[in-house]
Amino acid sequence: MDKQTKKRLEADGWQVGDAQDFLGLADAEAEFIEMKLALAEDLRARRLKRHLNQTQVARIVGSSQSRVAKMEAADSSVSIDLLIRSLLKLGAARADVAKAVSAQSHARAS
Amino acid sequence: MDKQTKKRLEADGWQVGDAQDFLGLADAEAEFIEMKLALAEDLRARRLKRHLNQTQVARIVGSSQSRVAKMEAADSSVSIDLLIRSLLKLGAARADVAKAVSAQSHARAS
DNA sequence: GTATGATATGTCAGATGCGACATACGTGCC
DNA sequence: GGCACGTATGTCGCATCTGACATATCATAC
Repeated sequence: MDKQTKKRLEADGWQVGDAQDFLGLADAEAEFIEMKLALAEDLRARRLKRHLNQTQVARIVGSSQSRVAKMEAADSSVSIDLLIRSLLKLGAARADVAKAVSAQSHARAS
Repeated sequence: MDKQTKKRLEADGWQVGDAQDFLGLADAEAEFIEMKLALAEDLRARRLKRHLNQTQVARIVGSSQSRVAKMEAADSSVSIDLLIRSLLKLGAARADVAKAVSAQSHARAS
């Protein structure tokens, strides 16, 4: 980062001295999406393991088939909140969620 | 659970045979709140470790001091989405988030 | 073919979450 | 006392998320 840029950013109130923050803004979002994908995959895996269809899962978690489909697809309209709540309602423990959170998703890169 | 109840629930579409789901509905919410508390604590710990105040964190994560305060208090108006996004923007890795997710919160029981 | 079941996609009204602002509370210093 | 700083709490208008519904797509069986 050149001094000019640094100066401007500082004027805007950025903590430029603490490099990680600035460099991480884009990465943070990428990591977030990766997490979402991993959780979505875990949800589907859990469902399949128990031989349930999306409609049955919808009943269990208190939602609808279409939303379950969107959850599994990590649709942009689905929050991590909803994914985690659903996993927990399917019987996942906190440790299971943690595992999914740090897991590498198997989805192909975009 | 007596047979009468079981029958009624099945008629309503519940997967009663799979006990965990039904019994876990309340627990799931409790676990969810515990997770939120743990993430909130981690956020505060990260901030303090770097000797930042809430206003500075607000700038970094793109929010306001009041919302950061609410995040750290695990206020009901803040989502896990926001907590995780904020942690990532503060430089936490996915593994760090996972650790927090499974960590026991130090908050006193209600 | 077409019927049946499962999954995906699009849309919408109502619910929830968000940043921002004002303001209250607390603590230390003068 | 007052002032400065940090944190907490309440509220609000706007944005995003959610369950529900309709409908599409895709298999598999007959």
